[in-house]
Amino acid sequence: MATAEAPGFRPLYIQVKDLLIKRLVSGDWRPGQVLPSEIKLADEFNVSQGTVRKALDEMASVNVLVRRQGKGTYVAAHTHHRALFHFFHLIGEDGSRVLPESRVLGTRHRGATRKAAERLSLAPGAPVVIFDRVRSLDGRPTVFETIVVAESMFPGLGRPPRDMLPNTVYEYFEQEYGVTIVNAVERVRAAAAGKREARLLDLAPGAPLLVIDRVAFGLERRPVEWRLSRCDTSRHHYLSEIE
Amino acid sequence: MATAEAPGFRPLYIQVKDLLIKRLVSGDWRPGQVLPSEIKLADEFNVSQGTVRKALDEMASVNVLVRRQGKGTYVAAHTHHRALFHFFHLIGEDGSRVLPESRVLGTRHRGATRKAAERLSLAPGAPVVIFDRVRSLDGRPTVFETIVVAESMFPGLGRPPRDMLPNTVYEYFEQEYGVTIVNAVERVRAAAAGKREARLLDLAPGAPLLVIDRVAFGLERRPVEWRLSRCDTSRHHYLSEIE
DNA sequence: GAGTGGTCTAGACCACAGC
DNA sequence: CTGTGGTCTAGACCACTCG
Repeated sequence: MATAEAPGFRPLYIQVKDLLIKRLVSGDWRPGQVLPSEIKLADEFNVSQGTVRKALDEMASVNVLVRRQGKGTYVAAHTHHRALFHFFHLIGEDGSRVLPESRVLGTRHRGATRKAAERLSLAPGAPVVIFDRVRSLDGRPTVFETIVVAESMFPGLGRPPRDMLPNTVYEYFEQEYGVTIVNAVERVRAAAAGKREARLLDLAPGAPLLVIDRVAFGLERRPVEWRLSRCDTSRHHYLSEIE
Repeated sequence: MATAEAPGFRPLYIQVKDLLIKRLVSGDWRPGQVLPSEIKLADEFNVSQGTVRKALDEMASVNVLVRRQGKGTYVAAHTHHRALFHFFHLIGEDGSRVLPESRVLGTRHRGATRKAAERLSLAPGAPVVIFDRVRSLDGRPTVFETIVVAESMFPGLGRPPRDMLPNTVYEYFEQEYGVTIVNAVERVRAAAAGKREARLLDLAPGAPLLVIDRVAFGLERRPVEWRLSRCDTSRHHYLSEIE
């Protein structure tokens, strides 16, 4: 290490970070596991502890790692808590957060539509797996959700014995396929409920729905999942914190 | 400095940060101005440069300061760019970001409703200033917005010669009143357009609208503004980035 | 007590902006 | 050339966790 190049100038701690991410992606360390201590990593990479620290801090700041004083640095794992506080933004009027129950309506294997291909950076027609499900809050159907992923990234998904989808999808992706979701972009709009949506969500056709179009990205910043959520926001709202 | 207490244990750099924020709030340094260099601040506070650096970095990470290598550390100022990229989330289908033109419909001075009081942490009935305006994107009316602030925080606002509201409100708050908005919480939902909304936005009554209920906070983390935006999202969408 | 991350220091050198 | 922030190092000490 300790080599600086002419053109780019990549700081050491960035290089260390890249190496660490490579090892995460390769599965050297699994979610929930503890990394070697700062000192050991510094020795291994032949840099100072402070440099390793800066790399680890950056990764912790984007929730890829979790640091615990006195214990160690852990690979962040998708838990119910994380699903609830980072990736599920529908909350009650009183501010309560509850993960909805999910009921899968059906699973299809198709070629990617033009839109799906665009969202997932695939070739049109590339094989994808599609799930439809209804999620209920307080026992009432509240979200009608369509989830699309590339079959190439999740072989066997949606076929026995993997034909069911658990409630917390990202946890499942991580544990079964080693695919970790780290961030997402959501496009939100209001639309009138169609017949199917109205029936599934127990609403009148034409009722206003909040439509969330989400693309979720993995550790390497490539799109992994496309999700369309149509939400009845008469008893909940979508929370967005800006700073 | 350099004193540590028994109960709390406040790291030095946090104490430095608190002092810096105090001086920002008091108006010692105005938005857009340069702070003293790290070395000078370190001398002043009798701490090392690294400690000042950590305090400054934290403030930069929440957009209170802006650091420019080779130049200095600046107090973040609300600019059109910041309004556009941090506080305005309606973007076109192609991803284009445009700040809408605004037309103020009216200004009222009232006592805070129960809801306004709750949002702004005021006593019910406390004097507030209310603006209604319509914002247009691409020449089409797209957002009907109601803005509520406490009169005590903005004396004279909405009365001559300050009876008009510029397009970029936070810039105005900052320059005219020294009140800096640093973060906000938005509650988003879908609702059907009422008669007035439909008329103002050139829609059919009952058309689905995106309703954004925003509370914006100042440097001291106290609520400053409550804003209700009803948006026609047929040609735009609300963008939310999660990580 | 041993080991971990967290804070603080002091100093060297690098990249960048501007005179 | 000077001054700024950015990187990197080495070492000391503190707070926390656990056996």
